[in-house]
Formats: sequence, structure tokens, C-alpha cells
Amino acid sequence: MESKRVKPQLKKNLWKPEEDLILKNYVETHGEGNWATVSERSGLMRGGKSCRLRWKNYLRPNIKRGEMSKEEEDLIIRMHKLLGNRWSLIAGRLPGRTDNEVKNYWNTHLNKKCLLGKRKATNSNNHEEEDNEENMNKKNKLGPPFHSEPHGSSLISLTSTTKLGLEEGSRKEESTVTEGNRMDYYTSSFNWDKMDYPIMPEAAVGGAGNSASFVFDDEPLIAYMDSFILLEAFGCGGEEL
DNA sequence: AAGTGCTGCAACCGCGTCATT
DNA sequence: AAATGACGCGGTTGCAGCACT
Repeated sequence: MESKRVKPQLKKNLWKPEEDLILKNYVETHGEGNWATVSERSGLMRGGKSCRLRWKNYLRPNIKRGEMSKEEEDLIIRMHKLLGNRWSLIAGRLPGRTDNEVKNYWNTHLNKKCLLGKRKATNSNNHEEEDNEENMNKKNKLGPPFHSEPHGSSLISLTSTTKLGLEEGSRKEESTVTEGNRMDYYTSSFNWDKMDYPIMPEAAVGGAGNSASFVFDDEPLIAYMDSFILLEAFGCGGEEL
């Protein structure tokens, strides 16, 4: 009778410097990918996912560590307005930053900041509504922090499934966009990488002709359609609309 | 100095998507 | 067309370090 091959117990919790070194050496020698085999071949008793995460978030070259700059912070806020919790896409606009880092930064710093701004801007009887919105956003995984239909208008809605093609590094990333994911529609109509402005254009974060002011959730829809978004989504500064 | 609570971050988990067979 | 495995993403958890009492 053939005995079942016993899976080795995988290590969890924090990575040690020597483990980092092993993984780094392995990936530099063999290249990225085939994470499932990395643990076997490298001798690391870690799951493929764990190895991939560690490489992607910490060991990869050009990873930027340390405090977020004001520009990065602005960009995260604005991108979050545009995309919602699409951390990998947001991180893709921030060179050297990872989705995990952006996500953590949002949850620990910016989320509070925005909520605070919101609270200041809204009067006290809106609190229940805010909570509901938060819950709604939580439930809708793909949903950006969208609010109830502004002024009863109906926004662009999709009648068919659309593909949004976004390059992330060398990998072609495609997300299915279904009816209701409205901001995906905005982003699906253009290709980030064909855009000819720098990744963090000064203009987009406060340069001439573009507002750098924060936009909080309680602002009307037009706030989402500010010049930055329009520039990105439609290739114009908004003047033509 | 010790205990407690809070915060921030690293890492894990579950699920969806895609490629391959 | 269906099954399977690999990969990527977003949500969540666990823990170390810090502040406060």
C-alpha cells in the first residue's frame, strides 16, 4: 500500500534575515515565478504564497521604504477616490510602493484623516448615514467609496460586461467590469500605460491648472470628476466637457 | 516598574481569475 | 468544456512596540 506523501509543515509568522537571504538569492538566480516550487528547491519551509509576498513586498529591488511623501499621500487619496480599494492599481502608480503598504497606509493614516475631514464637513445628524455608507463600501469589494446617487441623476451604467486592460509590470491584468461598477467604467476607457505624463505628475498633485485639494466623500459627484480624473479617464483637463 | 490599551505593520487567508491540460 | 494548479488581490489577523496610567 502506497503511503500518502506527507506535506512538510510550513513555517509561518515573521521572516528571519537568513530566510530573506535564501529567498533573495534563489529568486535572483532562478527568477520570479513558480512560487510553489520555491520553498522546496530553496529549502525554505514556507508556502509559495508566503515566498511570493515576501519577495514582492520586501525583497524585490527598488522597493521604497519609509515615510510616504506628501505627493504620494495626495496621490493615494485621489486614486482611492477614483478606484476604491484597488490597492494594486493604486500602488502601480506609486513607484517602489507595494499594494500592501498602500493598503496599510490607507487603513492606518488616510482613512482616519478622511473620516475626520468628513466629520468636520458634515453636521452631526448624518452619522448614521456615514456608517451605512461605510458598510456598503465594505460589502462591495470592487466598489469605490461611492455615495448615493447625487441629485437623483443616473450615472453611466453598463449594459454589458466590459474588460479593462491594465498593464502591471509585464503582466497583463484584466478585470471584469459588470454593471454597477461605475468607476471601473471610467478607468476602463483608457490605458494607463499609454498615457504620456509621468507617473506622479506635478500637475496632478498640485501643479498649475489642477487642484490639489483633497476631495472628501461628502462632496457631490463632480468632485470625482475633477481635472485629475478627467485627465486620466478621458484625456482632457475637463475644459472640453 | 508593571499592567493595560492602542497603533501600525507584516503576514496569512479566502476567493477570483487565468493558463494549461 | 471541465478540471486543476498557479497566481494575484483585498480583507483580516496577530503581534511587537509604544504610550499612558
